[in-house]
Order: sequence, then C-alpha cells, then structure tokens
Amino acid sequence: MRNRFPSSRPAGQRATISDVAAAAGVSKATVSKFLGGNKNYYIASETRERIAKAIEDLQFAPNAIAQGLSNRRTDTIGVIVASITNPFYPELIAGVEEALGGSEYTLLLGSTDEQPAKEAALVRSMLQRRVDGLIMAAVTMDDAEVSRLVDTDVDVVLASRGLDTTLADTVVIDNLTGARQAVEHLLGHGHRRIAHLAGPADVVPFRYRIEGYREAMADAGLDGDERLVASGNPAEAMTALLTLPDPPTAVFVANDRMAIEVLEFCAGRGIEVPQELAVVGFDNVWVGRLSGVGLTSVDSKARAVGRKAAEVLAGRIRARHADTVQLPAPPERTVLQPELVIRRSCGCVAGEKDDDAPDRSFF
Amino acid sequence: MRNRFPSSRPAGQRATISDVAAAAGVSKATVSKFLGGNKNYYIASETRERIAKAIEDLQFAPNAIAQGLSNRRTDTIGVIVASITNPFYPELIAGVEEALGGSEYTLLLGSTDEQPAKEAALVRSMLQRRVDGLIMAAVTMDDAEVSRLVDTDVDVVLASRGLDTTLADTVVIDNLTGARQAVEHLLGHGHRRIAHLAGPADVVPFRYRIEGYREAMADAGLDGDERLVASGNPAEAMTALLTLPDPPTAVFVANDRMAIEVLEFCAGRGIEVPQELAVVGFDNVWVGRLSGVGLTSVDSKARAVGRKAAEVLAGRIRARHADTVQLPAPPERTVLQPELVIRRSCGCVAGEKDDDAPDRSFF
DNA sequence: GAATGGTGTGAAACCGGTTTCCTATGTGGT
DNA sequence: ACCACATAGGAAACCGGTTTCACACCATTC
Repeated sequence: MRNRFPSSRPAGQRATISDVAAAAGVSKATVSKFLGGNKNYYIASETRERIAKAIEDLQFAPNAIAQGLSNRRTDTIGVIVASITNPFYPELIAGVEEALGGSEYTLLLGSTDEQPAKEAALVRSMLQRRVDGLIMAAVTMDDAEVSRLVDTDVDVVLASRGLDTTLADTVVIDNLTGARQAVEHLLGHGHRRIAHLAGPADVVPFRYRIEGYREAMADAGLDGDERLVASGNPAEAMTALLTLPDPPTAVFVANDRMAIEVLEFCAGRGIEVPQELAVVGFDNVWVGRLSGVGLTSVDSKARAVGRKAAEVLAGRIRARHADTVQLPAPPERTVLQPELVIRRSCGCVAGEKDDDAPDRSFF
Repeated sequence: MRNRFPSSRPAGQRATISDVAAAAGVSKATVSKFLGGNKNYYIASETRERIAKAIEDLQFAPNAIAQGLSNRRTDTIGVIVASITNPFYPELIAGVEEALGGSEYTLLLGSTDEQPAKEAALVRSMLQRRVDGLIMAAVTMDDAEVSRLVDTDVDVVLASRGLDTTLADTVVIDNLTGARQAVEHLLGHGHRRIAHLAGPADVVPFRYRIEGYREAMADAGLDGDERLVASGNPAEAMTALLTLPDPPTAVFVANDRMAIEVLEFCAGRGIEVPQELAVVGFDNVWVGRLSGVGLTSVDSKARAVGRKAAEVLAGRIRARHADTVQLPAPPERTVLQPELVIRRSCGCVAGEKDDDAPDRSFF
C-alpha cells in the first residue's frame, strides 16, 4: 500500500498532471483538455480511456491552487462575520452554504470579534487569497473603505449589518417594519404604555428598530414620552422603566439576548410575563422558545439573508466571468421582510406552533 | 483580451511582483527576496527603499495563490464540522481561531450536515485546495478511510467526535469520566433510582457516556436495572421511565438538547424539577442556563477542544516544514477533562454562578 | 488534384510567485 | 599582485495547471 505512485514520486506526494500525461502516453495539454470536460476539444475516445485509466491508477486530483493561478479564479468565497459564537451568524453561514449547495464553492471563514483591525486584516487576507467573492456580515468599515474594497476585482456583498450604502450589493432585513410589527402587535393586545429597550445606536439595524418603534407609537397617537425608550444594561433599564410613575405594561426589546435578560429579570422579581408585562424581542434566536414562557420575537431571517447574499454574489461572479464583456450592473439592495413569531410572552394564548421545534442534533 | 502592457494594467487589476520590479528598476528575484524578509539575502538599503516605495505606490500585495503554488503551502487549514448551526461547533471553531490567533492561517470551513457523502466531498475539496492541515470535527469515516487520509501529505487532527483510532492525532474529552461525574453528583444528592437517557449508540461519545453511567451505578451497587436506560424520543422515553413500577427520581441525559426536551416535558406534565425529578445534561450548551430552572450539565469544552486541536495541528505542520528531516512522531491523543456545571436542575440550591452569563452581543 | 474543413495532439507560453545558481564588484589580508 | 570573501542583484527554472497556436492526418468537395 506504500508505493501506489509508480511514477517515482515519494509516497504521500500527490500525482500531477504530468504524471498522468506520462502514464497515459500523451501530453499535459491533452490531459488538461480531458479534465476541462465541457469545452469542445477533440480527443479520440481511445485516448480518453487511456487518460481516464491513468487518472484512476494514480488517484489523480487536480491541484486547485495551480488551477486557481492559471484560471484566475479559486472557486472560493470569503465570509466575514462579527462573531461566530453568536447564533445569528452560524445560521447566516448555513444559508450561504445552502445557496452555494451544489456548486463547487468553498467557504473561507473569518470572525472579527467586532474588532475593526481584525476585520481589515481579514479582508486583506482574503483578497490576497484571491477569493472570487466576499460576503461581509460584519461591517465596521466606513463608506470610503467600502468604496476602496468595491474597486478591487472581487465582488462584495454586504449582508445584514450593511451600512446604508449604495456602493455595494446589500442584503438586509427591513428592521423598521419588523419593529413596527412588534409594536403594533402589542398595541393590538390593548397596550398603550409600550417601552422600547434599545440597542447601541451606532449599529445601523438598532437605529431602524428604534425608528420603527417610534413610528408605530406615533401612528397610534402615543408618541412623545421619551422616558419609555431605555438602553444599556437590561436589568437596570427595566428597573428604571418599572419605577416610572406610569410604568409600561409592555416592552419591545431590540434583540433576543436582551429580551431573555428581561425575562430573567422578571422571573427574579416575580413579575408575571405576559400578565404584568408583555415582552417582544427581535431576532428569533431559536433559544427563545426555551425561555420559560416562550419569547415572542421578530425573526431576522439570518438563514434567508445568507442564502440571498450568496445568490446575489454568485450572480455577480457569473456575470464577471461571462464571455460577454459588459458594464457591471449597479449595486442591488435586497430588503427581506422579517416575520413576527408569536409565542406567549406577548400575551397571545395561541402559544407556539409545535413545528417550531428545531430538529438539530447536539453533538 | 490579454494585456500586453503589463506595466500599465487596467484599473481593478492588482499589481504583480513584476510590476513592482519594473517600477523599482530591479528584477522579480530581488523583490521576492525583499518580501521574504527573514532569509539572509543581501539587498542594498537604497534598493530596499526603492522597492518599498514601489510596493507602496502600486498597493502591491503578493498573490497568495501563486505563493501557495510555489511554496507548497497555503497557510490555510480546513475545518470540517458536522453542523454549523449546532452551537457546539461554532464554539469549537472559535477555539481554533483563538489558538491560531496571531498566525497567518486562514480557515476553510465545511459543514457536513451529518451526511457521509458530503463529508467525503469536503475532504476531497480541501485536499485539492492544498490545505496545510485538516481538523475533522465530524468523523463518519471508518478506520480505513482515516488511514487513507493520514497517508496523504496533509496533517489531520480528529476533534471531539474522534473515532477510537490511534491512526491520527485526536483531541477528545473524557466522556466516561464526565458521565460518572454527573451520575455521582446525583448519587450525592441521595438518588438511588437514576435513569439514563442515552444518545444514538453509533456515535462514540454517547457510548462512553452510557458506560460512565453504568460504571458509576455499579460502583454504588446500583447496577443491573436495564429498564433505567432509555433512548430515542425524549418525551416518549420519559413517559416510559416514569411509568415504571419503581420510577427514577433522577435522570442523566446524554446531551443538552435532549435534556432541554426533558425539562419541557416535565413543565408540560407539571412535574417539578428538581423536586420530583432531578435532571443533569451533557455539553453545557449555554442556553441551558435559560431553561427555566437552569440545567445542570457536564461541560464538553468545545472551545478548549478546538484550541487544543489547532495547537496540535500547528505543531505537526511546523514539524513537517522544519528543515531537519525526521520521522513523524506517532499520533498523539489528548483527552480533556469535562467539568460539571452546577445549576438548579440537579437539586443543588447553590444555583448558578453569576459569572456564568455569556457576554455575547446578539446582532 | 488542389482546396477545404473537421479531428486529434503537442510545444510552448503563461498565471505570479520562490529559489537556485551565477556573475560582478569592492575590500582586506598576505 | 593575488586570493578570499562579503555584498548585491539578475537569469532562469520551477510549482502544476490552462490555453493558444501550429501541425498532421484524414475525408469531402469543386
């Protein structure tokens, strides 16, 4: 089993196209044409068979690095996320993989840990590695940097975090509408004093969620009480909210992590959810369903965002590689609609659908 | 379409080493030596400056694909996991990234979705892409396949799922001891009728967890009642266990996913945890802390496993690339100790430590 | 019988780097 | 004056593929 490579190659070394050529008694060129498959080269069927046999005998598989150098494409796309341990991103990555499914693409992954320096380093690294395209699901860059990135010869799609830029293809969810849905649902339950626990305002999606909250409240003629908009540490913020002279009966929380902390806070204080306080979160991280009452939440469609981003990117790459030379289409902005997933924390008795259960095996 | 004036390449095309050489008035060779940095080549400081300036002017960054072809190493390591949406694996990946931290390595990621065919395809794809090493955190391969893989010239580390093989470097946790800890903890609470809800027996770690359970019970003189070992759908299994003539007062569940379903089952039936039934899980998926009572669980150290796997792999690669030719060291097996994380589902009043809270930002 | 065109194959250039020689020059020692 | 050696840099081969182009060999067609 040791010496399976007759062409005098040391064990463990993989066969090259030259080895195959030698074994089949043809030239490298012919083997390469055989490998290419699609193009209409003429190869005698007898030659074809000899090459196939040599490939089989030598266990030959083409070196993708060499192919990449020659073809100027690597069939690799880079995915840069903010934090791999944040369940949102694996879900997004799964969407990317799903969309890229059958194709030959492989994913080069990087996690920035929210550090701009790391993000920049990852982008550099991926460009040097000649990824065919880049999906950025963590953008701390400013417009100038994005612009410089777009000027390179790789296609870039900004996913989910996307700046409000029109410089590059972008796939986001409609945070504003999602927030409105959440608040309107609470209004539908008869709540009038609805608070908002906001996320850091320097992150674009959070700004839209605040705005959606404000719009929904204004539409109901309930705007104006800025004391109802809190932020920062959930427990402290909730304490402040609940000690208002006219405390809220419901709270729309900017994301599920904070919403879960709110639920724990309530559990600790003996505050009954949803009877005393209704809670709606954002993201629909699947653990929400485990959180005692079942957290009603706006699904931020991580998987769909990833899928769509990959589709857009694949389209760009296809266009770029197409023979027909043409001006690139202008950047495309896709806005996906989030979806309110109703469980019990909002006060609905319907409770959660059972098909909600994730069918994932741990371990 | 070929550009015959390489010194003035179209916008968007990245500069090559030849462009730099031309701009600096030296040869490719000299530029390459300049880039190499470390080796003791002689370059006049004046030349050095001219090259540096040219690089700066042209925004040159070496093409990692070309370097890969020439150097026969890509500074890329492949990571194959079973399912990216299973929180265990992102944690493991984070460990890998942590360990690889400062180095120049980039991760090529693949998720098998538990499908052996996909696993095989991913391995092939990564080998063709000439990863320097491979971390397999999803191994459905048998020994023969592992053996064939190890015979190639890439280094492989099996992580976490590892077969009981000594063919390749392996990093696992001591599932047997972890299970014993869980059961012994329950014994310490005075439980005598302790059930085990087991995972699929074709997955190695689950077999050890069953065995750990059996050993702990036997050591306490409580072995022999095979009716206490259940498997399959948690709700059904629990129903069966609780309708035994002499039902268990505690259950050790093979992983947290199933344990959480057990908790939900109990909540649905009005069974009080831990008073009527104590529950201990395995994995310490962080959502366990949210699950109402707080799930006591054996931490399976995903991050540490990833970190260690990366360290072992990096060591292998270093050894392989070392100038001194020597026989490779025999495969190394690292066994990490899991840790029982006590919350409330086991009956401890101490409750959970507060520093347990994950400091992760969602979105 | 020459021109045409479809088949089938290989030599060589190229992708963008690295590395191994080889040459050239100055400089100090003898 | 000669040699050794440190310093400096370039030509060319190489990594393992792809693609262009030239050529050879048929079979038709005019």
